[in-house]
Amino acid sequence: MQLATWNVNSLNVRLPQVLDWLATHPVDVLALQELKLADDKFPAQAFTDIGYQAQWFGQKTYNGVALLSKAPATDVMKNIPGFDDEQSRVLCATIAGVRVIGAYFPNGQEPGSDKFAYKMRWLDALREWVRAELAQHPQLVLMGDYNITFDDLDVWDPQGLRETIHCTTEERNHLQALIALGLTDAVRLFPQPEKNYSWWDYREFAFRRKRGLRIDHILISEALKARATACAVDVAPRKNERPSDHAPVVLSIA
DNA sequence: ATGCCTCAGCTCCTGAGA
Repeated sequence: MQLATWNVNSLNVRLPQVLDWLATHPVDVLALQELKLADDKFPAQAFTDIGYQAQWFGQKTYNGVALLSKAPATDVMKNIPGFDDEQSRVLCATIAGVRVIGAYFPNGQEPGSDKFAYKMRWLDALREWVRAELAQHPQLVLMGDYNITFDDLDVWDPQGLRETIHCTTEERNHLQALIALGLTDAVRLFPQPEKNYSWWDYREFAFRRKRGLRIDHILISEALKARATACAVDVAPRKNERPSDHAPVVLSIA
């Protein structure tokens, strides 16, 4: 079984690339972030036509998440229960016996800003909800665009970007609090290439110059860790014409 | 401090992303 996550930065623009990628990488589950389209604009038929069911939670202009799957999705939940939020960021479902949470974490803009405070509140709420989900569902994966780096290994210029957004101690502490629930960073379970990033700025030829961040993650429970056989970033779609600024991350489990 | 790039929209500029 394979599960993947991909921030597509507008599903409207990227739909052909998502369909192409699924044709060559027929994963069982694909979590999408930053759809940037309203629910009534979601291209459900395009996915049905290639054998995928879709759950979606859209929003006009910003945010928006989806779960594509070959098997049916049950017990679907949208956003974090009890956390009042106008932004569409979380979609959760049970698929083929795995509790799958796809999430688009807030960007946070800049430490000290209102958006950073929202990011911290959102992370608090997410952690407590995931704790409860984990208690009910031992086979759990939390994947998506976290907008947080784990450490210097995830950053092309650790000194220059020290304590800037995605790299602050406060954000990283939140990420470690998720790990402390019993989750594991699946990518780090396996050998990886140098400069293993999942996002590169569109500007200044950042991708070609290998100036990126690893901010898209797949965290897995102990039960799934025991089944994991591979996990890696697929940088190929970042080389497409009109690419997303993010690349997919793919997890394989036995 | 800002551009550098990309996308959506009350679209020819602005806000947001990261």
